[in-house]
Amino acid sequence: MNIKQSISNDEWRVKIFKALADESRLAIVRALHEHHNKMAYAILVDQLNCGKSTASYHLKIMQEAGLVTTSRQGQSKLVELNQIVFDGVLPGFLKTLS
Amino acid sequence: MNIKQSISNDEWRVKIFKALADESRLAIVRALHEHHNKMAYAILVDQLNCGKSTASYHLKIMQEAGLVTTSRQGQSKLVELNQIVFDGVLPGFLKTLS
DNA sequence: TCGATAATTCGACAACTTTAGAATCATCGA
DNA sequence: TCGATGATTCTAAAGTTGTCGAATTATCGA
Repeated sequence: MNIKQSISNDEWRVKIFKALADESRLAIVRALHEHHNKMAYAILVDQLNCGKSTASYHLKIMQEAGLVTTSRQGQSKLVELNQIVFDGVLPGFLKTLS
Repeated sequence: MNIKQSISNDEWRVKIFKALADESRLAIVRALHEHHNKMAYAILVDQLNCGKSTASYHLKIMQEAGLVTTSRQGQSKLVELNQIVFDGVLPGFLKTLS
């Protein structure tokens, strides 16, 4: 699970900043933050203005940066904001989003 | 001078995150932070591992995001980190860099 | 097992980013 | 004014990103 393994801190920071450098992905962060860090995948995707393959791509980028985690819940999926990562790399950022 | 004028907060955040999503530009932020937010342009560029036109490009990106400002000092230039922007958009981030 | 629903992967393409060298512009000191 | 030094702009190539539709995979309930 540890994204940081085997890449430098700055490589990881670059990955995180790339993941946040897109309006759709910022919308994902904001939506999750407003929903206490957890949302059903389908509901989250519905709020985005893009095709489902695009949404899947965005979630993957964020997952690879360690910003969100996902887990299966029966036939659907749960997406969670990884607040620990935000607090470690961008302390206070989530509060500025509201 | 106000970068925020006429673009949404999220557009501005995207610009800032794009500006930070590059190892050379993170190096610029770190160097400036370690030098009390001010450095001579030429000295800063010497620390980067890239051609001078590339360095100029990177500085321009950061300037357009509002992360640094520059001013002429005779024949050379002074680059300053805009700590107010960091404190507003990414409070606490600079501390995590050290 | 089938069909329905949920989500990912693939292939393609346009748009954008990064990079460097060459040419240019700006400022200073002699 | 000239030459030197410092910094930017231009051009072009190479690489990366975001997007979509179609095909695929996964899971559930009947």
